[in-house]
Amino acid sequence: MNAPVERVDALCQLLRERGERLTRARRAVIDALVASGDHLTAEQISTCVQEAHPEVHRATIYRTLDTLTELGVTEHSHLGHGPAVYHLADELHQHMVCEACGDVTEVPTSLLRNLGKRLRNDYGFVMRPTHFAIVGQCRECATD
Amino acid sequence: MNAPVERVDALCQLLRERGERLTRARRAVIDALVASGDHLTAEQISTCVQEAHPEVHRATIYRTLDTLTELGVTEHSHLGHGPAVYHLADELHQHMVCEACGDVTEVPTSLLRNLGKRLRNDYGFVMRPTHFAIVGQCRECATD
DNA sequence: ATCTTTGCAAACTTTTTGCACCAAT
DNA sequence: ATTGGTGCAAAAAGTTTGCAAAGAT
Repeated sequence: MNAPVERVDALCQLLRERGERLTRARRAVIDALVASGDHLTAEQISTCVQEAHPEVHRATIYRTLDTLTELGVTEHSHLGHGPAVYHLADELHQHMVCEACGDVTEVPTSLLRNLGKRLRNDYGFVMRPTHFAIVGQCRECATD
Repeated sequence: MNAPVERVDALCQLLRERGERLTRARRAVIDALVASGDHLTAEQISTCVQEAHPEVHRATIYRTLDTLTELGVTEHSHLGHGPAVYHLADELHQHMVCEACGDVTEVPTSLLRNLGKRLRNDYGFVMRPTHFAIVGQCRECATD
């Protein structure tokens, strides 16, 4: 549950360079995301942060995530119904969600490259993958 | 705003064959979907239905859409944040949404075929496209 | 000292649920 | 006459907002 300090520091540094204030809440959110190295819901981040700083409010988590997203530090995706999941922006990956068992697999975005090219050629559309998951059924559920 | 009667009748027929009751509310929802021939939010369907039947409640719209989905008559997709959109299940298409201007384009699912094959080969995953939109920027917004 | 950010409470949006009544078969 | 569907009101789930007070620079 401990985040690599230098990674967290680098991101805090980045905040300061952009003229953003570095608060307890913000450091804690960054900490949670770096520590998990994974996708977390706002609620999970909140729980995580409140272990160390019980006074930090859910609303602050959302506002912090907004700020971090504007700075290009975080992104969120939707895996299905329910809450969005947040992760560091450098962990670029597409999610594949089984609608039967809920299992989430990460797939390299390279798989989407051809689709991206076609959409650009045919429609002039610049795809930004990873915002929405790919929905379907995983191997186990599909063969039932 | 008038739906092709035979199309609506066919779907009502289908309900009856499956042992479902045919109510004013259900016929009205089917009517709205067939008439629009497009994707509508639950709220839009509700508004539409209430023009003819003001007593029909939003909750009934949701329950009806659930039933119709179980019967394979309707599906819903997510185009972004905000409400899901519902459409007849036979109108199978992938949505492409511009996150800048909100413009929605429908693209044939054939474009996704290769991706589908690779996911199946590499992961055993059976993709069900169309549940989530593809997000990105349309030609105009991308070239700004 | 200044001006952002926070905590709180309350609103908001979309969807779901419990329950008594109504209506389709 | 049955049973399933409906209307209503209320809650749930996820997220956003207004405001006064606290805190970072």
